[in-house]
Amino acid sequence: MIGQSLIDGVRATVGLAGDPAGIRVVCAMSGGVDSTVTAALLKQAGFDVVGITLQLYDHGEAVRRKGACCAGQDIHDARRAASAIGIPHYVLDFESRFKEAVIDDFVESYLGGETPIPCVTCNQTVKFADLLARSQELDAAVLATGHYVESRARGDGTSRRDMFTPADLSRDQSYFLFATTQPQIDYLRFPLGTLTKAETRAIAAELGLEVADKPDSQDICFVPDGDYAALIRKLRPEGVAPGDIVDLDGRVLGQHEGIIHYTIGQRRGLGIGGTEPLYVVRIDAKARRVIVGPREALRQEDIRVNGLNWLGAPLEATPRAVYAKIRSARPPVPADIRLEGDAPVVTVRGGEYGVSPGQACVLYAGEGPGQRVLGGGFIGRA
RNA sequence: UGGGGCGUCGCCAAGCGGUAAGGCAGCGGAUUUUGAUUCCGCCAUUCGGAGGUUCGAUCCCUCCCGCCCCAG
Repeated sequence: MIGQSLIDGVRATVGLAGDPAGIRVVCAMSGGVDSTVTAALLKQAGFDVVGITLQLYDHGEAVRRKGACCAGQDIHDARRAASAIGIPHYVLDFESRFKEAVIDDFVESYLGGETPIPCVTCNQTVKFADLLARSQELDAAVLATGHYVESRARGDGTSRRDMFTPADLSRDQSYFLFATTQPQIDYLRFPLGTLTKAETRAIAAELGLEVADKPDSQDICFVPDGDYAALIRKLRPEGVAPGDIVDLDGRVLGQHEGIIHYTIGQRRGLGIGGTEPLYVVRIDAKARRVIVGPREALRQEDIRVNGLNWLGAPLEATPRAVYAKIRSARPPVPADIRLEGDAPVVTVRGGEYGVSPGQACVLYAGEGPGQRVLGGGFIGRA
């Protein structure tokens, strides 16, 4: 399995000439299978690998929840893995930074009636800003992560690189990486982008890594039991209050225990029986109202995008045809992006259902594996 | 206290003599590096109450209770 072609492939993903032993690579290690295999492969390929794990929060040493990362047991796993692989390993305490950059933003976003993506915020700040800076301080040539996304040199004589959707579309993590800036992309490497998850696990097993069978992470990493609302309530008890659930005409259909429990497109948890299913169509944070309606009321074509990170050729006034993905587990759909003044607007020709402010609108050159990631932004209010 | 209609799971709603569809909500699971969506499973020994007819009633009859409508 770990033959010369795989090793060559890993070297290719790093894409730097010269003796690998003379090239320092920092590998972000979460304690999961993916990042562990990433580090192991880089080591096998002969690079001067340094493993770094970020301690992002701490629910007490007792936390051993399956699927978590970056605290307690996972840091322990990462340390053991680094030892097994034979690379130096450091744990950096980023708790306060993570709290202010990711958790606080997460809480405020929910209180404002939006649905945040903490994974994106984390990548934007802690991982690809702070950790990246540390890597450079350590004289690393590149920073590698275990994300399933491809990075390829542009091949135009510069050190510029582009991001592409990975070989294993079922594991595509580009949605969470849309905000990665060009300088960050140029410094980052994603050695798993050409592998499938099954291959990654097989490699882990072959190398005898203890994390080979460790469950995939899921849920919000800093919410120990999946009850994110409890966390918000704990941090901002005064911000959570009950309110009305109303229909499109303003008729009160029921009550809710706080808008933080809802996101656009959500069906469950409304507790309103009747004839047809109801979905959250809008959230009015000021009035603490959750507006619900039939599925068709979710349909939206124009999507305002905030904080656009555009990686493609400069946008002119004319609309540009792209593919847009407005939810992590939905395929990209044909769309146009245009500028209304300075404000980018993405128009989904076929309409999308469940366009939720705070979530990402990620743009691609096409659909399928190996498609260029053109960037994206946060979905704004309609 | 005249006439008509209705009362089936928390909600909507089939069944109208042969032994309780379905949807919504809820719960559980699968899927998911966010929140959702989606998918799968579970969810009324009982049909407003009490009698009666019948081999057998949610379906027929009687009375009672409760709604709704039209009249007064």
